[in-house]
This record gives sequence, structure tokens and C-alpha cells, in this order.
Amino acid sequence: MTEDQTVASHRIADDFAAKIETGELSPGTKLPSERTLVTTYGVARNTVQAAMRLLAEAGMVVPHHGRGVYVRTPAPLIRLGSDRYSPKYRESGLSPFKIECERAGKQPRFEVLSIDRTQPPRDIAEQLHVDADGPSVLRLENVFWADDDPVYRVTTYVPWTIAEGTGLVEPEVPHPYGIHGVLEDQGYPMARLHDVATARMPTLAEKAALRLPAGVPVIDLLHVSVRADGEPYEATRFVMRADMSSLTYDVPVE
Amino acid sequence: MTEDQTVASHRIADDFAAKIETGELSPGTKLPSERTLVTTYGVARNTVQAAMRLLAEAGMVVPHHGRGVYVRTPAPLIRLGSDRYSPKYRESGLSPFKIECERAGKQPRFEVLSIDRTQPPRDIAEQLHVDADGPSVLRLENVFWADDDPVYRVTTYVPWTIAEGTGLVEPEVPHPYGIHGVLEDQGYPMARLHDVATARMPTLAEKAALRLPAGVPVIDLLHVSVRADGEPYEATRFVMRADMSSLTYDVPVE
DNA sequence: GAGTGGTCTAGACCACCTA
DNA sequence: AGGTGGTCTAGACCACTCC
Repeated sequence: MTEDQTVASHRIADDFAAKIETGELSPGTKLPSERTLVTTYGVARNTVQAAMRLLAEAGMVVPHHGRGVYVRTPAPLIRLGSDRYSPKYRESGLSPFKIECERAGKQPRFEVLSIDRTQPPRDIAEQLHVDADGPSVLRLENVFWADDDPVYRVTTYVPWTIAEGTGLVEPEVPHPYGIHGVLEDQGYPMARLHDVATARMPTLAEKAALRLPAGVPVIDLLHVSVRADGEPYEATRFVMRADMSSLTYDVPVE
Repeated sequence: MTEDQTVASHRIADDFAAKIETGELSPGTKLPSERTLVTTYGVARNTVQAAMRLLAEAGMVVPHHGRGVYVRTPAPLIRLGSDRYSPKYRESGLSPFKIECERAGKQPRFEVLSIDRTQPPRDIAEQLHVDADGPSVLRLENVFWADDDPVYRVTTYVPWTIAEGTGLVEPEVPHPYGIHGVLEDQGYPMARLHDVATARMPTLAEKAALRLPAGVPVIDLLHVSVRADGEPYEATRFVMRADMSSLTYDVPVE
């Protein structure tokens, strides 16, 4: 990488970074043990660990307690597309997440954490044009799993005026087309979607909830569903582990 | 956060994480010096540093050499929208990046790193339907700055058959509407865009090029421009510092 | 039990910033 | 000059994994 002369831990990290980038060390390969590197580089173990930490933070290696440090194996990407709410999925009966999991050779699983009426966060209230100081929304919290990895932490908000008395509140009778099927029955077909995506490091809580290894950021996506008349009627925040997720948008230029 | 009892560095990190999340320590506040924390917590300085590192990796604090450790101040977001190629910007003569920088109170700057004919990366070649084993594309490398911060590292690829002999190769005469103005004149107006976005930690090279502090991931966006007949004619990879960038898509559901 | 990474100590010197 | 973070040493013990 950069020819970092002086700092020993950087030099060691650059050495391995170069070997990994050129493919000399392929994914899944075990690095020499820290105590081995201590002798080969003639430095203290802390220094070797600092080097390993740099590589781990860059997402290039994953340390396994008691086993060794390994070159990270890229995870297959689960794509979340701009067509995810398209009517075309109605006919097949398959959800985009299911399709993507199968493509990646993984078993999809959907977990409901909670369904309740509550006060929305300020940004959600603003997007949905509802009261930020009262229980103005129905909130649904879910987790999407691929095999044994939690991939998305998803929180959906629907104005209580829309959700009240619908199948959204009673999850025992699932709608065949999910939340958006129910909303469509209520007179809210989706005409446009409004997505805002950023990326950041996980909070300590998210890191635990999504079981994230070091060096893995999250994609933070705020989605708003809009009816043909311009009324926003549903907002969802996706917190996605970035090493297993991508967003795709195939859209017209207007 | 989680009540981590045993590990001293985690306990210290959790202490400060809680104070930052509740707002007891507001952005810009200076934390006590490491040597102070050594005495208040009764641990070695390495342990305090491990705690600070955990917070820095989570993007909560930023250490400044010789000055102290500070609670991170959120940077204003530069938005990159799905309308960024919209004809509507032609009339105003303003680029979306300029508009966003002004909104954020920053001075935009555009730097050309290189323009050359070269061999495309494999994924680009695939997207553009060109030869991956020859100099089949024109490559333009640029950096977008907001004040003194490099925000995007942008690499654009145009099939040589399209770019040859056009104003793209001769940058001395800039087209009023930029690259896409030239391409439109060549018979390539954009009908659709195809974006694929992921997030990851920067490589060591990117970390240096974008001057990224610890705990800041990058958004890696691959954009492909498509003509009305479905022909892809331009691909661009954006590497964006995530703490200053967001992607917005306001699009119809098809 | 042997080998691995995870954490910690108690020092030391260096590089940078402010005054 | 004095305070700050950045790096390093040479040890130590713990927790986990594999045989």
C-alpha cells in the first residue's frame, strides 16, 4: 500500500494487506499466529496485535478466538432492489428477500419482534405528517435472517389512522401479500417510493443485535411509501449489515 | 449499553457511550485526557486507549493528536439523488453537487486526476459489454471536494468506441453540461439509470486518499447509464465517505 | 495440554499542539 | 515547556479451541 517506513504495526499490516489484495493469501487462509509473527518481525506481541487490528477494522481479516486469524471470505450479497414493492411479485407469491436468499444458497427466516401503537421518532413523524408527541403510529419490528445470520433489522411505521382496525394490528391472520397487501386493500397502493440511504458504523447495541464482526458497517435506509396523490402512508427503517447487503435501483431518468 | 462487568476497557467505553448517547456529552466536547482516566479508573493507559479505540471505531469520538479526544460532530450530509442526471439541472446551470454543498455551507471543488484510455475492471467490462482484456474504455478519475474534505472519489468509464474523438478526451474545452452533455450530443441521452450500492470499510489506500478518520465507512456505488434502447454506454464508480454522504431515490414503482 | 487470540500492566519514547 | 495522543516493549494471565 503506502510505503509506511517507520511504524512497525503499519508495516506489518501493509505487508498482509498487499498479500491479500494480490490474492497471494486467498479468502479463508489462516494467517501465521501472533506469536509466530512476533519472532518473524522481531516486535512485541502488542505490536503484532495492533497490525491485526488494522486489518480487522478494514474488514480484510477476521480473528477467531482460540483458532487463529483468517482472511475474510466475502459473503454473498442479498440485494434489496427498487422493484421490491413491484406488483410482479404478487403473481409468483415469492418475496424478494426469499428469492435473494435462495440465490445466495441461504435459508430465509422472518421474525416478528413486536407490534404496537407508539410515538414515532421525530424524523418518521415528519415524513408521515403525523404527530410526533403522541401514539400516532403503529410500529412493527422485524428481523430478517439468512441461515443463522440476522441481516436486516426492520422497523415499519404506519399512521394509526390508517392502520387502525386492519389486519396489520392482528398478525395472526397474515395477509398473503404482507403489509403492503393490507395497505393496498385499505386504498393505499404504492405509486412512488422515497429512499434515503446512508452508511455508518453500528452502535454498540446494533453490533450485538446483528452479531456483527469488527470492520462491518451498516447501511441505514429510510424508506417512505407514497400514494399516487402524493400522500405518504408508510415509513420503514432498515438497518442492514453491509457485508451481506446491497441496494439496487433500476429506474427511469425523469 | 450492555452491562459488561468484567472487561475494563469495555466498561469504560460503555460509560462514555452512554453519556454520549444521552447527550450528557454533546458533540464537540473534549473527553478527559487518557492520563486523567488512568487515575479515575485505576487502570493502565493501554486499557484507557483500548476503550477510546472502541468508541472511535464506532464513530462516536475522534482523537486529535496533541489536542485530545472529542465527541464527534455530525457532518452535514451531501445528498446524491436519483435525479442527479435530470434534464432539469440543464436550465439552472447548477450541478447537484454544487447545490448540495451550498446547502451544507461548504465550498465545492472538482479535481481531475486523470483521463486515459485503458483496460476496464472486469465488472465494468461486463456492465458495458466491452472487452475486458484490451484498452476498450476511456477512464476519467475525479475527486469531489467540499471545502478541504475529499468527499467522492469518482471513476467514470465510457466505451472507447463512443468516447473516441469526442470532447471527453480533450478536457481543455469543457462541455457546459459535463460528461453527460457530451454523451447526449453523441446520441446517448440517458433513459434509465442502474445503481448498485454497498458499504464497506475503506481500503488502506482509500483511507489515505479520502483522509478518513477511524470509524468512517465508505459507500461504494456503481452507476450505469442506459439509453432508451437498453444500451449501457457509461459506468461510474463512486467511493463516498459515508459520514458526509447519503443516497436518495425518489422513483416510481413499476 | 498445547496453541490460539483477548486483555491487561507499567513502564518508555516519540510526534503534535498550545501557549 | 508542558500536555496530549501514537506507538512500542516485555512481560502476564485468561478464555477458547482442538486433539
